[in-house]
Amino acid sequence: MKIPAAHSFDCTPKEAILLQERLRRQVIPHGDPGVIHLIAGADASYAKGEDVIYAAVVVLTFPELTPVEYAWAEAETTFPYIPGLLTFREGPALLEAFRKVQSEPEVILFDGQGIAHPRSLGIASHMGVLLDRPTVGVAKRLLTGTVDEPARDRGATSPITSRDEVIGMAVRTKSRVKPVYVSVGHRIDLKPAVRLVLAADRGYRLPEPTRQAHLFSNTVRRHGGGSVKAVQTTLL
DNA sequence: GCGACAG
DNA sequence: ATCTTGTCGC
Repeated sequence: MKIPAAHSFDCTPKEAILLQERLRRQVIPHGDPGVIHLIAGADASYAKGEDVIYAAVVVLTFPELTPVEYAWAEAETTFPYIPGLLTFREGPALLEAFRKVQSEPEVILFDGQGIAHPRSLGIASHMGVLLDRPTVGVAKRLLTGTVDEPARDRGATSPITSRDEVIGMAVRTKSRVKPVYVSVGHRIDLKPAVRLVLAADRGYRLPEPTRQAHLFSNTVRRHGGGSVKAVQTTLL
């Protein structure tokens, strides 16, 4: 993937918030990716006390959801985890991983919020603007907004609202299991975003793209990059 | 001032 | 997010 040059992430929390309020204007919360052939999932992991972030991107065919590419990168960070500023901790590593992706996925799913964020710039939206591609946020917990419990069956949804506006959708990807919180990242409408998350799910709570990215980032972190070739051979 | 608070 | 074994429930 050809990644446009990004702004600096070397800043203080206060500066980060100012940057978010400036970048939020570049988010395009509408669109439809059209026919999708490749879909990607991105996630990051790290060891408890350390400041090394392991980012992973897994590209899978759609709608088969067969993994066809694994990319990863590790990057040092000094930015702490602060609710609302997640991108400043995981973003740099994720961008490095994306630069290594050879294929061209038409849409990317992130582990976290899109516009369902205090400043409408969750990690999916922020990365979407920097990558200039359609993105969707799939979070396991709510950061902001209110929502009612969706019905218990798979496919049930319930709108996430904030300030009397719908900012996302709670989606039950698996019957009787906690829902995931979907919100628009960039260049996509909520409707197709929700449709995509359900179509990319294979019986687990998390859709395959982010689920695979999560598993892969942990594999790289624990077994090291030296064993990745063997891992990829096994997975592919 | 108090509580909430993605990963 | 991560630290960790077994264990209760569908």
